[in-house]
Amino acid sequence: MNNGRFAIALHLLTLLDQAKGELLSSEYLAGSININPVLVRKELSSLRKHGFVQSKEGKNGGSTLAVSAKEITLAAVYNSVKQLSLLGHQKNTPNPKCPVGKDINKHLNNLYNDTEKILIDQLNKKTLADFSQQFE
Amino acid sequence: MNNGRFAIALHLLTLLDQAKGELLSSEYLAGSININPVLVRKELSSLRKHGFVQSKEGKNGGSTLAVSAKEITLAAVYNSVKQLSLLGHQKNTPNPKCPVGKDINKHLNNLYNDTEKILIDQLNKKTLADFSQQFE
DNA sequence: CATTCTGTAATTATTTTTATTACAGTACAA
DNA sequence: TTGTACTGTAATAAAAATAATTACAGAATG
Repeated sequence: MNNGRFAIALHLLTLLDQAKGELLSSEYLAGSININPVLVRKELSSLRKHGFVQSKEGKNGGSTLAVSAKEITLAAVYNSVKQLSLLGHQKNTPNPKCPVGKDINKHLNNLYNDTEKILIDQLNKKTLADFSQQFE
Repeated sequence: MNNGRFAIALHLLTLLDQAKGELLSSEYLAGSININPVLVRKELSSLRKHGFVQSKEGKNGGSTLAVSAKEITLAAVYNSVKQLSLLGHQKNTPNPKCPVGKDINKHLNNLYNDTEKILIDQLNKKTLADFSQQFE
């Protein structure tokens, strides 16, 4: 992976799970993670699109899990936040005149994909419920 | 992982392997990767400290592999460039007054470590020789 | 002893990430 | 029916991380 979004997403989902259906505001969530509420709302927006979370607008609004924590695998969370490949990223623009440079991105990508597959298999074994349980 | 250093390191090592003992200059290496020679020299410095590479100073100097490509696992390369944990990083300073915030870093770290172990197992199965062979 | 390299520090530029500001829209509740 | 407390989102600014550049001392060669 590449970014702190995974940590934020998992933190959010854990808080929501612990709240057992009670609506939590982005202000409150941001306070626990200690980041800006707008970032929280952005991440919630992504989690919503992935079906993990539902939110209610307006006064007394907030967010809650949309599905049971048992149904959310950590692989699904990983997947929701990832945008780049695992071990690095292709801002690489190697020299196409070099036999190695010419093909390296292809081979790096194969390697990244293979490796990521293994990582996802691993994350598929754990659910949000497993993770959240640790806080009880 | 987190950075493009893995790609740079592997690219360098592949070039050195393909050169079959001939000394390559940082200028030449940088040309293939299409990055700054100083970055190359820094990465070579790290690879040297890890025993993968040796360099010769002065005129007609350059770098070459210090050990056979078969003895360099991709896990060892990964290890040489990693500085942060796999899935994110602890610039997190969650709210210690929140029961989740209080312990999340510990649990995230456990998760990262477990996951990274799997990733390293996977990378241990492949050597630089395997990777480099693809360019022939 | 001039030349061509490495090694490294220091500085600057670029890119990425995060925080902040701003404000429209929604829902509740007095 | 209107003030209040939320969400949603865009735009901007600040901060942090990465990479490039400049500079130069030191090593080996011829």
